[in-house]
Amino acid sequence: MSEKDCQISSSEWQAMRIVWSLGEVTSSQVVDQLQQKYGWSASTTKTLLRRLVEKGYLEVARTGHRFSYKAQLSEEEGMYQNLKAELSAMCDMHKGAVLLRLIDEIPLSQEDIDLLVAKLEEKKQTAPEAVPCNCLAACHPVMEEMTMKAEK
Amino acid sequence: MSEKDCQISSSEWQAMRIVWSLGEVTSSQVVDQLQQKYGWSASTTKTLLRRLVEKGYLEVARTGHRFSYKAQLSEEEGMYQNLKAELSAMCDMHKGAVLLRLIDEIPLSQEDIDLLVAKLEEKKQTAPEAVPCNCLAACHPVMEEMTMKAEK
DNA sequence: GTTTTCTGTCTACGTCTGTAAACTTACAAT
DNA sequence: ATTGTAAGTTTACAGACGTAGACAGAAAAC
Repeated sequence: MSEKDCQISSSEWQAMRIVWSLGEVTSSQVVDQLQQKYGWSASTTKTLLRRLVEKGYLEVARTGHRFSYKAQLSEEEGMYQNLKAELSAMCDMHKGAVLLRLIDEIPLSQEDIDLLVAKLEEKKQTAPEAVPCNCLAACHPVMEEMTMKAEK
Repeated sequence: MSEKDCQISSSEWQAMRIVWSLGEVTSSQVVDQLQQKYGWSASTTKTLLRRLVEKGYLEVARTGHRFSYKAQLSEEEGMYQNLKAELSAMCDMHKGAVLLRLIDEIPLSQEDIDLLVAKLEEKKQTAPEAVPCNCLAACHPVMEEMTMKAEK
């Protein structure tokens, strides 16, 4: 599944959250937070930061021999990309039902809800009766095969 | 991040989709589909099926020396669990905005939309003005520290 | 009955991830 | 100037994953 599109792993994600929340951080701030939240050792956090820099998600700025880290991708964009990729590997047909269940889990503000409803109303104009399953291989090769077999 | 909650990996997920779509399948059906969709070798697919059985997501039934595989988890449930886990590692504050963008990507039927709107209207009754960020460690230990420092 | 063909099992191997100890410098405190 | 300490660098290692070749036994074809 060529997972090598250089994604942020789940541990790394937690480090990113600290950076996103604090803006520009020193490693010790991240170390402290992850220590508190998950009990991770300083070494572990430093590895995460290093890998994130390697992957290009963090940028370091030297101040003397100390570093400060800054995110190269916004949190919202990261979340969006991540979930979009996840969703794109799933069956279209069930997405609606799943989303309906997920809504219960997601905390939303009044404004979020208004915007969502508006977008849904708009989307309804062009929405299909039903969404078909897209799990099986495309029909083209199969059709050729069938044609060939029929010709025999 | 103890990723060991025995999740379905992304390659394995594609195998599951075939099983979910076809109901009860033989390995060759899955092999064929994944061969067509992704060009994976028979070996690869067999490994995926084996690992899914080990993880308990598939059940095998012997018919002679041939197997048939059946999913032990519904597709919708799988999708739900998966996305829920993904979301739970993310910042609450941005979920609304991200969802708004994702809606564009998700194909929805008329009925899906009606149900979503209804649920959102209902959810609006108790929705907060704003959703706070939950990325940083809880305040308790920090507060103690601050108190101690203040006392010095 | 022998050969071909499925189908399932075993083994493999490089990469990514989670997790961290050990080592080395540079700055701070005395 | 010396020593303690914080910060960065190296090395490590086991388990999961993507990917697949090789092999063995059973069924089908001839």
